[in-house]
Amino acid sequence: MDSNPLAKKLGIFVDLQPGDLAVIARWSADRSELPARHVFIRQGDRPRATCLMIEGWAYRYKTIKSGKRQVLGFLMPGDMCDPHAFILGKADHDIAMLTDAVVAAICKEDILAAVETHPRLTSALWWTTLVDEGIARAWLVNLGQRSAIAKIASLFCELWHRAKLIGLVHADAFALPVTQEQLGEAVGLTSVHVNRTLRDLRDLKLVEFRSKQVVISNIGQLMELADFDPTYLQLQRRADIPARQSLAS
Amino acid sequence: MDSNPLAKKLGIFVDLQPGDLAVIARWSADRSELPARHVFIRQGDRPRATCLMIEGWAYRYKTIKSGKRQVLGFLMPGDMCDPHAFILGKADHDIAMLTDAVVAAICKEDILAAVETHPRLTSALWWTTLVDEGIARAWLVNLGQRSAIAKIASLFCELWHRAKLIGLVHADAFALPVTQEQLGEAVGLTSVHVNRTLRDLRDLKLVEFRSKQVVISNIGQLMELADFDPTYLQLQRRADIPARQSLAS
DNA sequence: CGGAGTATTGATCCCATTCAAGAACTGTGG
DNA sequence: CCACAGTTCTTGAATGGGATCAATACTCCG
Repeated sequence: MDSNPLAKKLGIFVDLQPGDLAVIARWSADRSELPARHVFIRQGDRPRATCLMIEGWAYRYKTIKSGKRQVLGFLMPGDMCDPHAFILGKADHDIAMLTDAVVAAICKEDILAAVETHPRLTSALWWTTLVDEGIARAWLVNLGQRSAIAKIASLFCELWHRAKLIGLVHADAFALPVTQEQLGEAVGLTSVHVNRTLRDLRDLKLVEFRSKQVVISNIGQLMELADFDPTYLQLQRRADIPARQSLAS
Repeated sequence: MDSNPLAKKLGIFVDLQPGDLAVIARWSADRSELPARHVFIRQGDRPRATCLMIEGWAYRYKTIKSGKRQVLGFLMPGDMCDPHAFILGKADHDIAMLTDAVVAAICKEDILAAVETHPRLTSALWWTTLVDEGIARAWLVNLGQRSAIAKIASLFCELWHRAKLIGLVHADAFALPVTQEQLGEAVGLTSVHVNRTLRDLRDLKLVEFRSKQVVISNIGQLMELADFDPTYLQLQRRADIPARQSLAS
C-alpha cells in the first residue's frame, strides 16, 4: 500500500480486486527517478507514455508571451499526468518536478489493454479524471472571484485535503515544496503580495507557511474564510454507489 | 448534418462509420425544447442523463457564498454537458440556457452501451472531453495572468473559432447571447469594466459587441492582442493520426 | 406606454502591482 | 567549516488597474 499511492487513491472509489491491483503493480514497476526542477513534459511534446507520480511533487504550468506563467495544478503521489494525453497527441502545457521524484511511465498500450479488460479499473481511472476536472473548475472560481486571502486559503485547503487523503499530513502540517513565487503563479498574484497575504494569515493564526511546510492550526476556520466546500474532491467513498460498480455493469 | 452538430464535430477527429452515425442519430432523437434562462442542472443535482446541445446556447457557472458567480464555460450546438457526470453522481455547478434551446437527453445506459460496442465513437467522445479540459486550462491562464482587454479578446477568439467550426460565423460575425454582466463573470471582471473594455476594443477597430452580436473585423490582429494560440481547440483533423484510429486498435 | 433589465459614462476608492533595497536562506566549492 | 553567490523572502513607498458607487440612457417586452 505504502508503495502504491495509486491503489490507495483508486480504492476510495472502487473495491479493487486482486486482478486490478496486479495491473496497478505492473504499471508501477517501471520506475525512474527525476531530480527537482526536471521538466518532464514540455508544451508541444508528443508524450509516448503517461506518467504516474510515485513519490514527490510536480506541477503543471503554462507560459504566455509576456513571460508570465500560470500554474494549472499540483501533482502529488498517486496522481497521473493526463492518463489519456496521447489521444490529443500534443501536450498543451509543461509539467515539471518540484522535488526529487519517482515516477512510473505507463505506455499507451498498457493503458489501453487495461481499459479493455478491467472495467472496474477503467471506471476508477475515469473517476480520477473527473475529480481533476472538478479541481480545475474550483481554480477557475478561485482565480476569477476571490480576494487574495481567500485564494491562498482556498488553495491550502485543497492541498491539505488531498495530502491528508494519501497520508501526507502529520500533526496539522504537510510539506508544500513551492516558492512564494510559484504560489502566486497558481492563484494569480504577485510573489510580493503572496508574501504580505501569508503574513496576514499568520497574524490571523490560521496558517503558517515557512520552510516549505504548511501548518494549519484551525482547518475549520480556514475553510470558513476560504468559503471552501470539499465535496468536489470526492474524498469519501460514495455510499450510494455499490462499491463494486463498474462501467460495464 | 445540419440537424446533427455532434456528428459534425466528432467527424473532425474520427471517420465516423454508418454504425456510429446511427448511434448518434438515436441519441439525438429524444429532443426537448427549453426556454432561455431555464436552469437545466443545479449544483447538487443527481443527473440521471447527460445532455447534448442541438440548438441554442447554454453556460456553466458556479456561485459562491458572497453571491459572486464564475462562468465556467459556454456550450453551443454539438457540445455535451458532462458526458460522464453520472460517475461522480452529483453536479458541482449549474448549467442554464442562454437562449431558447433544443437539447437531447441521453441516458446513462445508452452511453455505456455505446462505449462497449463502438470504440471509434468512444474515442471521439473521449477526445471532446479532452478538448474541454484544454479550454478550461486556457481559461485558467486567462483569469490568472491577462489584462482586461486581453481577457475579453481571448474569449472572443475562442468563441469565434468554436462558432466557425460549426458554421455559426457569417461575414465575420456571430451571435453571442450573453449580457456584459455574464461576460464579466466569465473573465473575472465587473460589468462596468467590461463595458469600458469593449469600448476600447471598438476604438481599436478590432471587435464590436452590440445587440448580442460579435463582429470581428480583424481576427488576426485580435489573436495577436490576445496572445491567442488556437492549437488547444484541436480544430484541424490531425494529419498524424490515421482517421480510422480507435481506442481499441 | 410603462417597467425591468441592460448599457453607458463619470467620480472616487482600494486592492494588488511595481519598483526598490535589504535580509535570510540555499547550496556549492575551497 | 567558512565564504560566497544566487535564490528566495520581507518590508516600504508609490503607482495603477479595475472595483465601487451613482446617475442617466437605452431596449426590450408585456
